[in-house]
Amino acid sequence: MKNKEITIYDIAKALDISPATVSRGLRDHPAINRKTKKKIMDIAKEMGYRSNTFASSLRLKRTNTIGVIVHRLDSYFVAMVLAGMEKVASESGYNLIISQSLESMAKEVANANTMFNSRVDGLMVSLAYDTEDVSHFDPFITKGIPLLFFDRVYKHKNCPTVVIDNFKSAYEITTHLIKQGCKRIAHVTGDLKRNVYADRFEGYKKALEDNGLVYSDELLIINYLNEHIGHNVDAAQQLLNMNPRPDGVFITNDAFAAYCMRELRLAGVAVPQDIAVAGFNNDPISELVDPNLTTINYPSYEMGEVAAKTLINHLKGESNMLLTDSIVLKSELIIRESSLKKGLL
Amino acid sequence: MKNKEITIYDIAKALDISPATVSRGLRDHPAINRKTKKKIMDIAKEMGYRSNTFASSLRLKRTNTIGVIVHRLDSYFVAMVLAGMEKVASESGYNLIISQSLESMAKEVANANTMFNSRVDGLMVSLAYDTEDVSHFDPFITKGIPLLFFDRVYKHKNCPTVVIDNFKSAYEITTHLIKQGCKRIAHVTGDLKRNVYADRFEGYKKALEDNGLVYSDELLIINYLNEHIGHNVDAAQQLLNMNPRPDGVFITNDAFAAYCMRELRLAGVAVPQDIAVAGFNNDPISELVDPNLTTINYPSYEMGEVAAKTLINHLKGESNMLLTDSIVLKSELIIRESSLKKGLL
DNA sequence: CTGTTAGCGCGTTCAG
DNA sequence: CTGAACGCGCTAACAG
Repeated sequence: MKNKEITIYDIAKALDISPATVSRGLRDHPAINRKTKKKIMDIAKEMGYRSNTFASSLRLKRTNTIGVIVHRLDSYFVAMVLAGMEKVASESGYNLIISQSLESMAKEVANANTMFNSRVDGLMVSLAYDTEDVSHFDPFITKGIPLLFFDRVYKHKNCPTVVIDNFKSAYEITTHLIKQGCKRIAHVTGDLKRNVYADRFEGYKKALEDNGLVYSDELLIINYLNEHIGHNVDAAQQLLNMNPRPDGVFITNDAFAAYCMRELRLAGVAVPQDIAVAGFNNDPISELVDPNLTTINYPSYEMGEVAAKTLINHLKGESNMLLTDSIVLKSELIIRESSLKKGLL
Repeated sequence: MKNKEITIYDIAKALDISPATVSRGLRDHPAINRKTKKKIMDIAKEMGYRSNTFASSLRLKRTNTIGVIVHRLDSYFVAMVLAGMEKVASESGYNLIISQSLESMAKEVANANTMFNSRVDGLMVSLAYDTEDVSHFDPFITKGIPLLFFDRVYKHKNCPTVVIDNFKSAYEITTHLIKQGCKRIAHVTGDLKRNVYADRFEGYKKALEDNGLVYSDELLIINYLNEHIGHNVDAAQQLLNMNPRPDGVFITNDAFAAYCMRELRLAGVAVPQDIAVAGFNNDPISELVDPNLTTINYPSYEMGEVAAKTLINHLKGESNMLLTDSIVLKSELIIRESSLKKGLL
């Protein structure tokens, strides 16, 4: 039934040459006669030969596979990053093994182990919501397997990171809210253990400070920012319960912000008149809700491309030097209706 | 620097037993003494042993890896399906190799070949937009590698499929529009080569027919349905140009429908009063736009789970019989404001 | 330009 | 219950 897998030996026998020659011919080795090569290629196709990756991997001690660990697959941002990575990886002949931590450190640890055992040639990671330490990645460092963090990064020794300037972005968007006349701006964000949220929080506070506004902890709402579970209702409720009620809010996730806007509206609050709203990511949803959401354009697809390129360059030995580099991609403020208390520009 | 990879031989030497025993011990073989097993496990951990997947794969002729080919990663629907697949796969000890066809048959063929050469144990596919024939999957059939189609399927011999009842869903949502008083309902959908679009088209037509409405080709708009490129403007324009203008439209993608609604509004058309709109998928966006979008709930996460379970069961030999089965998941109409010409229920 | 040889690490007969 | 020996398919010396 399942016809036998054919090997270089079968080809060698058929052509009455040595397996080594076949191996070389198949891999387009320069030191092989054109004609021999052609013969090998032809008969290989004819016989339905396919190279055996394991045998090759076993020999070469590499897999041409890159691992990716993300927090969730069902997020626009993540999907875009992966799309970028997949493009670059496949262009360079690498496969991607993707797994999701589901925002849990325990699962992230398990994923890391699986990746390690799968002997990926390199690993790209965006940390889970609650990851406390990153010792589960130590085996990679120890074994010299390139490890790269993106988005939710950790300054691990010898690990490149790909990020945006979260501080600056938050500073800009908060400043924008202030210029629109907001005096009391709340901040809805994720766990401050994650750089992305911590940096944005700092940028937000700095903007307040630079503009003579006072920050107090009651303005801060920490939330899972997961649009699929209904935390959004909680967050919106917290906003509404603040006393005095804020006149602006900076929410570090567009989809979540969109849900919050809906709750606010249901509670009779006008956006942006009563509360101006700003999001983060430039998720397509930001353009589709009414009012359109002011946000930060996060170059997610590009981040995937850059991360993959960086890792692959390193794998190919084309750049051993940029190991500890931090690559910062350009993000930018996008002003839309949800924050325009003063009307259109 | 990179400390040497340790093997069963190293463990064997350290314990002064044979590699065979170590191999068995590690795999919890019944015919090995408890104590020996324990010793092996302990020292393996201590020495930082990790099993070599290739050597094992080379020997066993399987990879514990499942391939997935999707049209795009950057789609809510796809992300949800993958999330479901990843969960099931990782629970069963399988890795997922994911690649995207970017809606191009050429890329899909390349992806299929890569998967084939990577020797995935099974493959799950949702076809690209323009795939004409599926002969690029023949090698899998020939070699007896389980192949499964989901969503955008093809009735290939011996391939299970996982789908929803697209005909019925379309019939229901169209009927709903008609009940709301729509007399002239347009249909925006994808390439009719794909079952999902063809079936929905048929369901739509049947609903018209059953309710005494006439279908004509000018009501049909074929579009890539890709929200990231701007085809939406074209589609909306075509809707507006129809003469007489339709009073309802069934668009087979929520995100795309949301974009179209925006264009319609910009053109001064009221939804649902002038044109009632219905989408498809129950993308979160459908709840966030104003008016909320009437849609069909597509159990995407569940589809991922079911597809992966089906394939894995088959791989484990627990069910050779369901090969040609077609699994139909339950979808359901969700009525929201965008179609309620008659006001709230 | 081509062939010979050897070994990557594991699992599995077959013998004890 | 354990060990010896072989081979999965490929590639990299080393020789010619």
